[in-house]
Amino acid sequence: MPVKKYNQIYSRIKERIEDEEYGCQTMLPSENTLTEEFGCSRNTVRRALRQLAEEGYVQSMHGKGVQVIYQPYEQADFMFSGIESLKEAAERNQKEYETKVVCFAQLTVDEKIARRTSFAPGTQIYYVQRVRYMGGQALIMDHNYFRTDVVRDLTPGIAEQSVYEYMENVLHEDIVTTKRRMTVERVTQIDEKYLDLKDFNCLAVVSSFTYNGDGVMFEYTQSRHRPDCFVFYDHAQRIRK
Amino acid sequence: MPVKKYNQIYSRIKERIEDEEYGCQTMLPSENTLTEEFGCSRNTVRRALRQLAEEGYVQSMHGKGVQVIYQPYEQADFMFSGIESLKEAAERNQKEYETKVVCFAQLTVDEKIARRTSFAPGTQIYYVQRVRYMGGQALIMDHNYFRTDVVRDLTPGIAEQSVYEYMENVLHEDIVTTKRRMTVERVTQIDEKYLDLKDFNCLAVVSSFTYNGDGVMFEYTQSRHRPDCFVFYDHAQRIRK
DNA sequence: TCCGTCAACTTGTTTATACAACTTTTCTCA
DNA sequence: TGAGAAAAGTTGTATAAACAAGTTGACGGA
Repeated sequence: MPVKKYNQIYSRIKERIEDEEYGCQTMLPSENTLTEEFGCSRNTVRRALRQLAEEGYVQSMHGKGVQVIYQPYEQADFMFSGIESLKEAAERNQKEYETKVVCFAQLTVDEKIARRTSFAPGTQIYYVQRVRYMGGQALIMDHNYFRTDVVRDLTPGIAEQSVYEYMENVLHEDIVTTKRRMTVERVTQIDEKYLDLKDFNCLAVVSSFTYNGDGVMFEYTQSRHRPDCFVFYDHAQRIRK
Repeated sequence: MPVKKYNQIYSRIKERIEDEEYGCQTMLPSENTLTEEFGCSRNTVRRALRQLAEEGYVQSMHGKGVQVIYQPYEQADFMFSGIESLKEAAERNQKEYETKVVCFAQLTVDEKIARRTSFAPGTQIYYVQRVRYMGGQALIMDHNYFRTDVVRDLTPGIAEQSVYEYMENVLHEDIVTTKRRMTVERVTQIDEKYLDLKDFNCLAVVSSFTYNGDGVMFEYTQSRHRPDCFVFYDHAQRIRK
């Protein structure tokens, strides 16, 4: 089974919604109808629908049907969704982008770093500071902490390209789960030194903890964005009692 | 079936993880083992595990097992998760809180409001401005737009309590899906007038579009938070190819 | 010793079925 | 006619089973 059936069905329905073949506010065909159309079991259809619901395309209503609630977003400069690297995001938005490594060090986690990163004291890590440019402006400041035993033989050159590509293609490490925390923080002297800040005195800060296929947290990253180039989208379904 | 089995199993396993009976970095018992223990089918166990994975408690690894990746958060002043009202959040964090309505109007959506809220021009709405206090400080400024045909007979008194409780308990309207957009924006004159801003010149802004059980978008809200009282948590699983 | 194969065990996908719970429509009977 | 019951259709929960696909460890042979 090279291609997953529920993924095909998900994509087909998604296209129809985006093309407004299934218009906003209308009902999808019933699960049984879709089951017949796609020649699969109801479970497989339901799995596809579940994914569409999680991504805010539809919402299902017990006893009534599944309703389309999708309306296209006004496109943003920048859009997160799932775990996506800046490079992927920039390519999708067709902007020229560049990364400059301004600090590259190998060090041992002390108490202070441990509190911030939740790495155990004594862990060997690479510490990388990177400035991200899009459209010629310095917009994002990244502070990365990578475990040296997972992200092996990291170099400034790799950090200037994509660390994730290096991990997946060269090291064959899987990136599985990320926990993120979004906050808004005051600018620091380092921010002022490297970023084109205009007169903002705050930044959008995304702190992320990333785990590999072995369940090891191998990365802590703090990504500091100039406010006007930061957007984060999210969907949520209220749990009914 | 009054209580849902997968929910029970989910809760039981979650407790064990939080009590560190299943320690961080260890493997859960296999799905077959859990199936036997809970006397249910494998699918039901898998549904519980899926929920735990979505909430960042575990991650499953094909062929290996399901690993615990939970570590307790340093508790934040404020924590979103799913669709939760400020009142629920405040109660959970045991803070005194208060809401003051500073503007309450009924009006018709014009072109300008339509662009911001994505309500159709001509729609009748309540427009409410509310200031939220926690621990004696004015921290949050809410701009709410409610459709009058869904949130019927809204009053300033209700808005000062909880609009969601009014909707669920009195109007029996279900709140199902919310789409949110998080950004960071400059403070406005209105923010300065009502909020205790310190010297921040930016705010964390959450814009949300909320749908009821009939799939009608009945609310647009812009919630403007002072940076130091805003945190947003999120989990994401990378889709493997 | 080292390497490959195989068996055992894990999670992932798919099908099929049954019944529960909720909504809408239809039908029946007063 | 009208109200209520029944039927039909919808999504939600749960079970069972089979096979695919990835990882681990043990066994055996060169």
